[in-house]
Amino acid sequence: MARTSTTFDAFNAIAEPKRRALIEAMVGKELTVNQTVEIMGWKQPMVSKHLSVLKQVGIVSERKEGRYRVYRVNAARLKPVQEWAAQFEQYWSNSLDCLEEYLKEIQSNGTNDG
Amino acid sequence: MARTSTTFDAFNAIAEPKRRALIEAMVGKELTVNQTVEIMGWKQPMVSKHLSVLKQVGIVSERKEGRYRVYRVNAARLKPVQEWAAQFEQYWSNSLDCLEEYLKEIQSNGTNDG
DNA sequence: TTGACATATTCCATTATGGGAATATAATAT
DNA sequence: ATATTATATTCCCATAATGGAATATGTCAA
Repeated sequence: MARTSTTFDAFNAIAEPKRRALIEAMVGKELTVNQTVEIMGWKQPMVSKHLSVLKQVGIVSERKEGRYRVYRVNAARLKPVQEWAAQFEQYWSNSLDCLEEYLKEIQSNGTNDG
Repeated sequence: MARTSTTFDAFNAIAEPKRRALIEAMVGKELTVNQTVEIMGWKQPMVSKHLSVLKQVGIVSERKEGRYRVYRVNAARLKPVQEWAAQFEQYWSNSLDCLEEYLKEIQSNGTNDG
């Protein structure tokens, strides 16, 4: 078997750093492909390809406007990602990891404290 | 160029659904490889391989305990993912998308309302 | 109709994944 | 030393993604 397809879900689509950059740059706007090309400084086919992946997982949607295609970010599709990661929030500062860190810290603090 | 490596960052590591399942199952515990094999019902090499990827991006850490290896989730590594997705939270319900949806809804509501 | 512009798609090479099976390494017990 | 247990690594295969270049498609203007 090969790697999960980039178009399988939002998790896979946003794994690519360039696609995250694209999302960040586009969110809240309505942008033409060439406008995006301008903004990102990438080649047009590269922009189109990345947009295509994002479109397939619903992270962007596309509208025809004459000979232009207007893209816009559908941010709601990123909610599952946020929710998935957020479920571990309680462990961010409270984990066994932090116990270790804490113990180390106590030691060095003891040394520096007096 | 090929796809961004799975071990490049947390985003890429968690793109694989099985690795997300692994994280969900392991968080808050200290688990041996074979305990994980039990829990997940996967073959041992598969568990070891996925753990290896997660370890390389710091999502899990490993401790030698005799002939066992104890793994545990370092949830803090998922924080960047949550933060990245959360930055779009303001657009989840307020986007242009929703404007469209809203207009459609008004129309059908008008029809059903009277 | 022809040309210019906007965008998508195809072809290619490189790279690497995930699964399975087999095997290697490490540690313990006898 | 040897067998056993625990875990990691290697080899192979099928799949596919990325970037680049070239090209196809679609739309408007003259």
